[in-house]
Amino acid sequence: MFNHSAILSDMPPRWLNGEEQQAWRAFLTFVARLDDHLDRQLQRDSGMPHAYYQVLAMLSEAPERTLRMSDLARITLSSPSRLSHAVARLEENGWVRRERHPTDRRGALAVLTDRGFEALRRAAPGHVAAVREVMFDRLTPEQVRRLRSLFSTLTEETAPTPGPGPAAPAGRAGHAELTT
Amino acid sequence: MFNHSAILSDMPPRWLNGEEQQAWRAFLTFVARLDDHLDRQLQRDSGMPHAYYQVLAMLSEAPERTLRMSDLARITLSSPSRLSHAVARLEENGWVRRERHPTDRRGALAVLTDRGFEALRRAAPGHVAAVREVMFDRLTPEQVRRLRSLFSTLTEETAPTPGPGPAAPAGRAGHAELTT
DNA sequence: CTCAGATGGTTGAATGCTCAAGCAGAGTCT
DNA sequence: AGACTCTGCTTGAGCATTCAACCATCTGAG
Repeated sequence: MFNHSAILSDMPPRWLNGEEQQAWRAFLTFVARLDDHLDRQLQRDSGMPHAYYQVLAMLSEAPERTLRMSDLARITLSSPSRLSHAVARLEENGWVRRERHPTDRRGALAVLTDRGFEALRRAAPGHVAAVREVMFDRLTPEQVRRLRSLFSTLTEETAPTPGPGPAAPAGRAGHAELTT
Repeated sequence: MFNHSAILSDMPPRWLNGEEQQAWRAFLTFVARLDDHLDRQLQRDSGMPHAYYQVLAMLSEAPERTLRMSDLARITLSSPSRLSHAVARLEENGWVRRERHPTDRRGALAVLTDRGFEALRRAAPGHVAAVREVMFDRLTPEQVRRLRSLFSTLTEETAPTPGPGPAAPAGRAGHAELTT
C-alpha cells in the first residue's frame, strides 16, 4: 500500500503567482477589516457579536421563528458545539428559548422570543448600515454583480450531490428583511 | 447643536436588494468555509492557527527576519494586544524571540528564530495547497483578475491620505514565498 | 427483540481574541 | 528643568470558539 498523502506532499508546492498573491492579500485585508467593523459595531450598539446576530436573524425568518438546533447550526454555518454555547448565552439574555422536539426526543428546538425579535429589530438598521459602509457603498451595481457571480462560483457544491439535494431552505417568511 | 447620529439613524435603513443579498450570503458562506478550512488544516498539520502563520510569514519576509511590534501588528492586521499575546505564545514555542529596540527604548522587536523559520517552511506547502483548494483552483485566471480588481477597490484607502502616504512596505526580501 | 452503529445535542477544558487599564519612555511647550 | 500629552507595548479579566468526550435517542440488520 502506498501512502497517498505522502505522494501528494512530495509534489513541489504550487506557490501563488503575482496576480494570485495580490488577490489573496487584498482579500485577507478586506475580510479582516470587515469582521472587525461588523463585530465592533454590533457589540457596541447592540451588545451581541456578529455570530449571534446571524442566529437571531435566521430564527426570525423561520416559520414560527423556530428551528431545530441541527438545522440552525447548518444555516448559520456554525458547529453544533458553537451553536449550543451560543444559544445558551442567548437564552440567558431572554432572546431565545429552548423547546423539546415534538417527535424526535433527541432533538431540541430554538425559538426566538419576542424580546429577541425586538433586539434584532433594533440591531438591524445599524448592522445593515455597517455592511453597506464597508462593502456595498464602495461598489457599483456592475461590481456587485461580479461579486455575486464570483462567490456563487466559489460556494457551489463541488462534491457530487446526487438526488434532489437538501431541499430549498424553507422559503422566506413574510417578515421584514432583518437578515442583512 | 444637532445630534448628527440621531439624524442619521432616523433615516429608514436601506436594506439590501436581491442582488446584494445574494452576494452577501454567498460571500459570508465562503468566508466561513475558508476560515474553517485554513484554521483546521494549519492547526492539524502544523499546530498553529492561521493568525500565527501570518505572523511567522511576515517576519520571514522582513530584513533580518525582524520587525518592530507595532509594524508587525499593522502588517498582520491585528491589534497590538492580539499581537502581544500571539508573540508571547510563539515565544513559548521557541519560534519567535523578543529583543529590545536599539534606539527607542519603548520599542520591542520580534525576531523569527531558526526553529520558527523551519516550522514555517514545513507549514507553508500544506497551507498554500489549502488556499488553492478552497479558492484559486476553483477560479479561472480571468476570475482571479476580477477578484483582485474587486478587492483592490474595496481595500483602497478612502480617507483623504494626503502627502506621500505610508511608504511602500519595505520591498520583499529575496526569500522563498512562504507567505501564501 | 436486541444489539450495533449512527444521529442529535451538550459539556468542560484549553485556546485565542477583545477590551480596558496601566506603565514606561519619547515629544513638546514654556 | 518640569509638566503634559502621546506613543508603544503589556497585562488580566471576560468572552467566544474549538476539541474531545459524553449521554440519550433513533435506526436498521439479524
